[in-house]
Amino acid sequence: MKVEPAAYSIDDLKRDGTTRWDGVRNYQARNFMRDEMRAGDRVLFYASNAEPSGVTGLAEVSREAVPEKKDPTWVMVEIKFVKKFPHTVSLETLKATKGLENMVVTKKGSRLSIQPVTKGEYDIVVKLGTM
DNA sequence: GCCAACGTTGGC
DNA sequence: GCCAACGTTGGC
Repeated sequence: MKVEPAAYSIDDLKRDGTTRWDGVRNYQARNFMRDEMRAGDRVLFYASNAEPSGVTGLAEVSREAVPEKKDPTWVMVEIKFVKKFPHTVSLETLKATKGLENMVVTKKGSRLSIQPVTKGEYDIVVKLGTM
């Protein structure tokens, strides 16, 4: 899940414990939340437009998608804080790491705010973030 | 601040 | 249904 840290950071999530992930206004991203995200799924928390941009920590889906009250076309999930990495796993690092060649976020023009991650990719990023 | 890579909108 | 114009995202 991607967000600009000026809008919401891993520190904000740590402080809040859980947060509602609403406001997504892209159909593909919505469908990922609705169809793919299940309670207990781990989430790579990605800071975009940051210095450096990259994965800053981990979250977990604590509530599956429900329609937004004001605009039921769209859905929100709830995520909870899991951990903040001791250092950001930068996009540069992601791009340079073997095994992440196909990770969506490393692709050019990858703007979706919700992106699928494979188990293999997840494990590699966690290893990078915690070492 | 620039600009590539989209997604959306609306005229036709 | 096509596509130009426009808006947004986000790396750099």
